[in-house]
Amino acid sequence: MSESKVRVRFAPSPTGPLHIGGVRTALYNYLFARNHGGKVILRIEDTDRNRYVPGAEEYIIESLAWCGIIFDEDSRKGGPYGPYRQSERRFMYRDYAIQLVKSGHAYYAFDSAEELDKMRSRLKSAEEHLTQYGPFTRMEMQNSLSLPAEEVKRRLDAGDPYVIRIRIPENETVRVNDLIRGEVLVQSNSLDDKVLYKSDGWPTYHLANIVDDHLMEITHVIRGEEWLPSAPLHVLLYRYLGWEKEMPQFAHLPLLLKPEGNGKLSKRDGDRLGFPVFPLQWKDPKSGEISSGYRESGYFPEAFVNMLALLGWNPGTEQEIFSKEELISQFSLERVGKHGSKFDPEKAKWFNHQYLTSKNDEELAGYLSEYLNSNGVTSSQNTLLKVIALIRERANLLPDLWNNSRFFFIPPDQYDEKVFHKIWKPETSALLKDFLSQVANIDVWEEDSLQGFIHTFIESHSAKMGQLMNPLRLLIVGTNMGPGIIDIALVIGKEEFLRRVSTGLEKLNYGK
RNA sequence: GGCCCGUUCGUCUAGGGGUUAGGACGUCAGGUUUUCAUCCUGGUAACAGCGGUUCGAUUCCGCUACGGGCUACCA
Repeated sequence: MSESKVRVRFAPSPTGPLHIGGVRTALYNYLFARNHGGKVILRIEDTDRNRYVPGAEEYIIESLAWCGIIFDEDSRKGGPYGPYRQSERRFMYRDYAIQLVKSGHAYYAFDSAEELDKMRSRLKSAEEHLTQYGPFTRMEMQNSLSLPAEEVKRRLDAGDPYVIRIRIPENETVRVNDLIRGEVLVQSNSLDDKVLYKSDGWPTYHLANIVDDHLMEITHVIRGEEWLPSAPLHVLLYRYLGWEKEMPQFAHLPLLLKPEGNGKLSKRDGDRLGFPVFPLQWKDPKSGEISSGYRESGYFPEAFVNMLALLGWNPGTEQEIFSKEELISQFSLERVGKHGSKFDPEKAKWFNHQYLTSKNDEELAGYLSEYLNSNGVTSSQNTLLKVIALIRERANLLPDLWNNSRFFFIPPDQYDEKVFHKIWKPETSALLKDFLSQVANIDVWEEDSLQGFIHTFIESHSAKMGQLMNPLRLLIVGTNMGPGIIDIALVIGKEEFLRRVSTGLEKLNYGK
């Protein structure tokens, strides 16, 4: 198999939004394929119609597109191996299940849900090790192995509901060769006779997945570690279907874990811990509940992807910031770790800060103007650029651009109480009144003149810089944060500056 | 419970039979600043435990502990 024929697939189930673990799996598939000059396929595995969520497929495609993960073949654009939605391939699977029955590697089973429950609870209470429907229990159940042939035929003809189960062999060692974990050996006796074909006429994941991967000529199956336990079953299926020579190589990725506590990252963790778990905002169609997304929180897709790429993979150098091209050229499965990673929201912010500060002022001004528009504020491009230059270094996420600059455009409507009590001394009001009357006389509103004036003023009042500047900031900004006061004064202009000082003095005096 | 996978600073990780066990995030301290950030400098902090193999193990092997996954007519 030459490298140029690499074909990988990302095969999500449209049961809800994709969380960052799924995005990472898709990303690694994408990077692997591009690195090898191969193809990435998106296949929608919608064989469980009970769990189908409207809008989920669109969400998945849109999310991955936002991340820059473009598929060569998918359910929208099609391709030579389509269709790419299993619901549209539904008619294809049954024949393979029947083929397995005929070759003796699968069988019909008629047990009801109640009977299955009974068997499992009986085996559990009997302290049996094997509580599964498998080599040691199947003869006690209702199936084409345990029942007389005429009875089986009668039930089938009568239209009794049935499933098709794989017939797991006894006393065999099944070998799975995993690109990340090496050789994994499993005793067949610990496997169970998984259902391949459901009584509703749909295949299960196991059957559909193997059939499609084979038909679509997938060369590498890169998926989450939760699939490792069923990989031996899949190996057996390839063998029994006669496809073992073309069987894809497996790579089971370690899982993303919760930032705190135990367990794998789940959909509920995000908003509980104050960070998004989804790439895009998601509104649950049933409950109407909204979950936040990275895009809406103000992350750049490149930063998000960079962060995700490094969560479980590293190139072995100390480089941390990667363009997409660098990720593609440097990615390899060999350098994917074996253990799960806890997701760190703080580091995610740091990544975004790196990307944000690498943008030029014009681009950032563009983002800021969007916030201005949605807040009904207008400003000149010139002013926008000046503001950006002053605040760019202090922003992590896009909304910080606005949150750290709104006082340039809107006067404070309240003054931080804590800051007031901390910096406002008995003599402050008098000092500022004096300052206000003198600063009004400045003709040239420029850096040098303001600087000079303030120094002279400070000296003549034998005050310290902070005694003047901190209260001044409170009046101009409303709190104790932001760029230099002179910088702000120059941007908002003399008139606005004087207005804020005087109204501030009034409000604070009458308020106290 | 059973089966499978894993375990280096709080977190993401590099490394690998003999290293001052490296980097990043966080955190702490100092510097810069009129403030808050940014930024700069420095510090803190790890080989899960026990046995083996070996002149020597954090690195190889085994066991234990711990963590994770799976154990559906879900994927």
